[in-house]
Amino acid sequence: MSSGGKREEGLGRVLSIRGVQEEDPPDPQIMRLDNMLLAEGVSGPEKGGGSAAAAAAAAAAGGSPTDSSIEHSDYRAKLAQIRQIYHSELEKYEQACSEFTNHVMNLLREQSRTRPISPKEIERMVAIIHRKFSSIQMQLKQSTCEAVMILRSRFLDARRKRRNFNKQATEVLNEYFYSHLSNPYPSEEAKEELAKKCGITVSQVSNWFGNKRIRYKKNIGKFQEEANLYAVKTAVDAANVSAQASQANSPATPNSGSPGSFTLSHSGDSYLGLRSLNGEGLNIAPSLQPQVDTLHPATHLTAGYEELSGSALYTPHRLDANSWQDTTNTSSVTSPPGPPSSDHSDTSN
DNA sequence: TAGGATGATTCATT
DNA sequence: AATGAATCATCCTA
Repeated sequence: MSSGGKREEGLGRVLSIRGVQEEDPPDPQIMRLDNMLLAEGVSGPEKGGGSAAAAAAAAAAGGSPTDSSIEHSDYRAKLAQIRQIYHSELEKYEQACSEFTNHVMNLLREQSRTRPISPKEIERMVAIIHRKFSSIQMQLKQSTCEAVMILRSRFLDARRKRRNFNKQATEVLNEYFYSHLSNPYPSEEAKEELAKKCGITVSQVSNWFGNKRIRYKKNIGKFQEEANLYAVKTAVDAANVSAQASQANSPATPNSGSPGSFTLSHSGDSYLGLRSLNGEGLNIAPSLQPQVDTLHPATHLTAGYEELSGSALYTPHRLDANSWQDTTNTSSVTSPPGPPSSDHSDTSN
């Protein structure tokens, strides 16, 4: 009913606008848009290849192809949305176009009863209609492109924005850091492994270690607690591992994983276990035993545990002990960490 | 809301 | 190219 009127109005408008752009069937602009949509995975093959294309596009946008795709899911979801809208709109336009063409044809047919209408005229009419609809399509494509661009820029912005790593990730990183305190320079392999474990990129791992080293060095005192914590953790893990390895049948290993509130008592236990494990000499509990040069214990510990924990995956590169932090004075802490004399930690010989 | 924590970026150095 | 150091920008918590 009313649709008919609307359509006719539409025709009038469309016809009247004609002349703004002359006919250029190949149309460089529309080709450009098509290419872009294709490249973005919007107009390409359906779902299957879409994600791949999107991922490729995202990777390209990110610059380095090694970027993780952990947060791409969001981007992909939005892109899929755009794509869906695009397709449904496109379909609508196509349908409308053919409907309208039919409509016009019918009108012309009707008119042909009262006046002669040459086939050429019909052809021209159809061509005009198609051109108009294709210009509408171009608008659709253009706005879709814009939407993709906006999405992408927002996506990039979001990437630029800082978001804290999740707890588990920082735990993994810290574990590595403190268990390699004598040489906290993960190899490329180790970085990749860490990245995978943490769900972050390799460069994020590098950033993290860069920041960590510098900040640790700047204020060792502040990190003491943390260091001890992770030392203990590593120790516990190691103990568990060896326990499992050596005596594979003690079902009484209840408390390994829970970082609950009472870690202290647990850790106390594990100290003992460790002690017996390691023979002795492990002078843990700096946190329990107030101070003095609590600086070294951490290094000591971790260095000692390093072999204990024997983290198969990570192999230290440099063996030159604690050289990484003595370039400048590690001041700002109560007690200067000076004496390299007795503790040479590392022991990775 | 201030100040610390933290991830990212930039620039110099090796 | 990897790292250190400084700095920026944002997040988070008291």
